[in-house]
Order: sequence, then structure tokens, then C-alpha cells
Amino acid sequence: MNFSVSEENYIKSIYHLQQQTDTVTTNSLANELQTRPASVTDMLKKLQLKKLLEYEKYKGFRLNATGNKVALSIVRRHRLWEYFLVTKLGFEWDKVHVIAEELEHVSSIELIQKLDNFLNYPQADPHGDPIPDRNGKIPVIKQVSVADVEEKKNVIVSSVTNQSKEMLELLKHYHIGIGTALKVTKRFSFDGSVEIKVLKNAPCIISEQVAKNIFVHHD
Amino acid sequence: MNFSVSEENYIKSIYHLQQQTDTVTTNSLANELQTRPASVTDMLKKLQLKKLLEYEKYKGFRLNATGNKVALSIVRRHRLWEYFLVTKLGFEWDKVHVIAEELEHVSSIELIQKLDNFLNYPQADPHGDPIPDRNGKIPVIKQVSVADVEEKKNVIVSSVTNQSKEMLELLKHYHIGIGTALKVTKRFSFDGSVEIKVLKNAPCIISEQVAKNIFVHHD
DNA sequence: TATTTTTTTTAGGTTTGTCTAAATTTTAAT
DNA sequence: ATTAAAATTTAGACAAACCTAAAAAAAATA
Repeated sequence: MNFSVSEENYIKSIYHLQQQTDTVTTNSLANELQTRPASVTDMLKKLQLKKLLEYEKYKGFRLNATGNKVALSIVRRHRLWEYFLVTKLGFEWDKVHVIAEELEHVSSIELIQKLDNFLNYPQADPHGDPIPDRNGKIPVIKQVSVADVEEKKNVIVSSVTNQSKEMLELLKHYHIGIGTALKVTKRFSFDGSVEIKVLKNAPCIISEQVAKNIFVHHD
Repeated sequence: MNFSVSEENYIKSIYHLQQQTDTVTTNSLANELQTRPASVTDMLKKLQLKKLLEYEKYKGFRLNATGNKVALSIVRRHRLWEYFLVTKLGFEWDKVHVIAEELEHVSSIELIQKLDNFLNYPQADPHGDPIPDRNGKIPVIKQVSVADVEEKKNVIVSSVTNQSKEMLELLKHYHIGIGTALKVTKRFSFDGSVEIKVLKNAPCIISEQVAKNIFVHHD
């Protein structure tokens, strides 16, 4: 089956909203897509007709198995492109989302297969979000926030929850990015701040707030 | 200025038709785009309104300076993506056109700038067609067909006019691709066939028909 | 429970890009 | 120079994806 850019955007947004709430409401989807509830209803009927949705008037809706599969393939494309943009083209994290939003709609299956191979089958995008494989399987990456990680253990940064410009600025200053190896050298229980050591750099202290947003996995 | 996918396709097709004939006709454009003459007329009005065209009813049309600039930026995007698909993702020449047709409409200027840099500012796409630079300047690549090249000179394959599957098959068999270094060892005036030597391979003979389609430039 | 508020859907309209069929202009042929 | 043929444009329709305003249903509140 082939879908329009608009249909794909709806499917993707429903998928994302479903991660938080089981069934999705018209208003929340309209809000997510920056459109009007009436437009959402129109599209819902269309997606239901194409058998991607479970939808009952006034009762909310959710993707069925087929819809979910389609969503995962869009997410896969999006995240692979994001990874490409950062690791190959040298974009900053905070710039890639918008561009990947366009690239994700290029539909060639072979393209994505070859891109995946070229990138060496990455497990997560530059924000640390997992990349579904060609079958829609999402790799489970065991990760802990820096606020909870064991002392003295070597860990690798795998994702950052807060993707604001401010956070990016801070991480750049500390030379921290996805894939950075670091070690928690000390934890201060007074304010929850943490001393970390990024390879070859002098140790530095980050606040609890920051530590909670940085996730790592074991080496 | 920002253009729709449809507008971009019209602009690009007009540009290509202009390479052969000075002014373009409604029918030829309809044929190129696999659409109806009436649809072409509709779009012409729109492009004229956007000041990209010189167009007089019933008299044919052509891109003006602005239109040309837009066309060149689309051609640039298309050819850079083709180059990427072949050299980085390992696609065959004959598969990339369709995919590049989609990728070319992703509009981020920064994306194309960084892609160009990543690819190391290639001068020509995998078919040997020149890639306009960011200012729309097309590199002039002095090239001669193998049928006309001097004997014993070392030359490099720069483009292949015929891009059919059959031609690709033949070239693959002879280990010839864009960038391949070769030497014309002998020319037979009887039938115009040419003996060439591809580095390290045994010399081989290609027909005049093939020789005429392979273009080379001096080392 | 009755009423108000919020959410969702329907009805009808707009824009973009397409189409067919008919009208018009240009080109070719007698 | 007429007439026939071909090319082009206009007129009017249609589908996709959006919109506003009004109606209907569900949820919240008195």
C-alpha cells in the first residue's frame, strides 16, 4: 500500500500519541498536527476505510496492527535520516528533525535498506530514540539516567530526554553527545548533583536536573 | 520563494526541453510530464503569474532568468542525490533516477550545502551530467566521445549518453564506469570499432555505436 | 437529574492540481 | 486562399486536504 504525505503524517502522529495514552482523541491529534478537529475527523474516516484504524464515532481511535506496522516504517525512515544528517552531514541535533520530516516520506524500500546498511545498522537516532528494524522490531536498549547510574562504572551516553536548544548548548560545552563515554566519579546527596568525567577532559559537575535528562547504557 | 512539488516538476521539465529547443510547446511538455495539454496550460498561467516564465498564448514559452535559476537548483539537488545514491549507497545507475526524483523536492538549502560538502563537491552525476554549483554555475567538462579520442592517450570516462539497461549491462561486463581510466589502443576504420584498454584488464574491442555513447575527458 | 460546557462530527465551501469536452487559434494541405 | 488538421486554450468538473460554522453527542457541574 502507498500513502500520501498527509496520511503518513497522521499515522505517525497517532502512533506517537499512543505511546502516552492508549486511545487517541480528535482534539489531541488536531493539536499535534497543528490542524482543525474537523480535518482530523475527515482523515480518520479515510484511514478507517483503508483499514489502518480502530475508530468509533465520538469514542476515540487507535491504530490496528496494520496501521502500527506502517507507523513503524515511517518512524524507521525518520530516525535513519536523522542519524544520517548528524553523523554523515554534520548537522546539529536540533536542526535535523524538520529535514527528516521531509525525507521520511521518500518511499523507496530499497533506499531505506541501503541507507541502513550504509549507516551500519544504527540502533538509535541522535536523540537516542530506538530505530525500528526492517520488520518493525524496536531494539530494547537498557538505559539508566546519569542520576541513577552506579559510581565508577564506564557508561556510554545513549539518549537525552530534553532536546531544547539550551540543553544542546550545555552538552556541547561539556563535550557530551550520543556515544560519549563517561564515568560518574562522585554523587553529591546534598543537591543530587553529580561529578562526571568525560574521557580525557577534566572532571566536571552537572546538576541533578541535567543528570536526570541524560541516559546512558553500560559499555 | 517556495514551490510545490508539482511546480518544481514543471520547471525542471521545461528546463530540460529548453536544452534541445529554444521555446517549448504545450504538447511536448504534456508528453514529458505524462499529463494533459490542458493541465499544462493551467500551470503555465500560474508560473507566469509567479514571474518564472515568458509565455504568450499559443506562442510557446520559456523560463526567464528567475525560472532558470530555480530550475538549476532543482537539477543540482537531483544530481547530487544521484551521486550520493550510487557512490555512497551502492545503487546501480539505472535505479537512481526515480528515487532522486523524490529526494530533489526536499527543499532545505543547508541540507544540499552539507550534502555537497560530504560528497566532496562532485562535478558530475553518475551519468556524467554536470552538477551546477550553489550559484547555478555549470562546470564545463571538456569531453570527447571514445569514437573521436586520440590514440594512445590516457583518458577518463566522464559520461555515458545512453542510459538503458542494455548499455549498463555491457559497461559492467567491460568494467567501465564513470571515472574509469582507459586508453584507445587502436581504431579500425573499416567499421569504426575501437580497441580500448581498461587498466589491468586485457584490451577489448567495442563497436562504433558503443564508442559514440561513451564520453571521456583528458587526464 | 437537569443544565452547561466541551468535544466531536456534519454540512458546505476553498484551493491545488488534475481531468474531459468544447471552442479557438495556428499550421498544413489541397 | 480555402479548407482540413493539429495544437492550444477555455469552461466546467472532480478528488484531496484543508477550512468555518452549526449541529450532535459526551462529559462535567450545579
